[in-house]
Amino acid sequence: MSTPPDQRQYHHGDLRTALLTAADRSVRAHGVAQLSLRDLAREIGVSHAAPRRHFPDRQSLLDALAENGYTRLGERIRAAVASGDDGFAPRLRRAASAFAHFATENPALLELMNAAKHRPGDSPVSRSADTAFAPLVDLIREGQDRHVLRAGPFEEIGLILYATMNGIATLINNGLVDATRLDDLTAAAVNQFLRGAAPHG
Amino acid sequence: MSTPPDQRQYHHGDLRTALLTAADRSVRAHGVAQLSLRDLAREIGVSHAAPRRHFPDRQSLLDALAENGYTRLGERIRAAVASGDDGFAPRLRRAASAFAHFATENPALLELMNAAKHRPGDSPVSRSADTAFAPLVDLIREGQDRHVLRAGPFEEIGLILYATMNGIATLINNGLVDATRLDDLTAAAVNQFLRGAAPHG
DNA sequence: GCCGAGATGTTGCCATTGACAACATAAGTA
DNA sequence: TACTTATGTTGTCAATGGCAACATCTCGGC
Repeated sequence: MSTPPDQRQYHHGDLRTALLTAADRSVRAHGVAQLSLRDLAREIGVSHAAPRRHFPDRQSLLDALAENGYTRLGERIRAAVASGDDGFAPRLRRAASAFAHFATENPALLELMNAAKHRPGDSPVSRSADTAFAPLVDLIREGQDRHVLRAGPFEEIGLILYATMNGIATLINNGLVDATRLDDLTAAAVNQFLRGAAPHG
Repeated sequence: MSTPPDQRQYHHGDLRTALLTAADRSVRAHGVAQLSLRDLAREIGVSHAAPRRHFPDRQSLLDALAENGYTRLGERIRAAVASGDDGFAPRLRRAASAFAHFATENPALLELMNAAKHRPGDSPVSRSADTAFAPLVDLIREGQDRHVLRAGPFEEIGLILYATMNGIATLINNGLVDATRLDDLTAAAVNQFLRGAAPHG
């Protein structure tokens, strides 16, 4: 009844997912530039043109990866923030740390997320990016509500924090800064963010 | 005596420079991914294999561009800092602004500078990167000396500021943030950097 | 002046790639 | 069952990066 185990079926079943999985692994191992659609097809065992049914071109595969990345990043930040009912500062630190580790554990993905040419207005990618921003912005707003942060444009402030963490991860991922400094830099960035570099009044 | 003006000479004269110039323009116009060595060769009017004499492979051309970028960025920051003998804060603002504008005027170059896989230890690229960091770190140290900044690990602090500006530029270059917000975000980032987000005292 | 070596360019070739078109097969549905 | 759509396949093309073999220029030592 059932097809012989090692006989290739005409239809793969879930090629799209298989492609994304294989692409993620390939990109992780060899970098974005090396990713080849034909390679993926070979690895999965389908013809070289099969991926085209799911991703019209190379970039759309990369976009899907990036989108997925933003989603996972958002979840991770959310989880970090929610993983304890302690004070504001510890939660902020956990959020920053979550970002930092996600970004350095997935260097190629971060590159993809940053490089995905986000069209004006809303593409799926930039919408998922907003989803990743959100928990950070929410956290800032909460800090302001609790008067642990000065009042101010929370979206802008969240953006700056996000940018800082993104920048740190970029420096580390490209070897401009030693990876062992990740946690120190993250902690220092959060401190900097909270109390500033100038001496107090 | 002299060669007829429109007769192609066997030797170009300064192919390396011509390649870098053409590559810069191409990358600026069509992005890094689209850059083709053969295209450059055609545009310059040499054979498709000529570039190989100056850049063994595509990546080394890109590395050279990145290196050049770091050099120019460093100069620009240095100039901004030196362009007035006023107080520390204004100079810091000018430095940040210089970075911001350089990075958003040269999006592809920034991508290149960030993506140039910096080898462990010192490649030409990472050495030129250090040269771009230097004026920022010097400025921080000066601020500390003048007690306008709290004492602290100036290299780390400079790195964090650099990361922040880098991150902001990345967000804007990829359309995640509207380009018109550049100056506001830069100013806000510097403020954040100086006085922090938390209420004083 | 000459000549030989190294630098710089050229031609020809190859495997790989992304993209496309035409065709084949499976799956779902009226 | 017959029609329609989704999903794969084969074949082809132009372009690319990289390599090897060959051509030409430049320059320094003699």
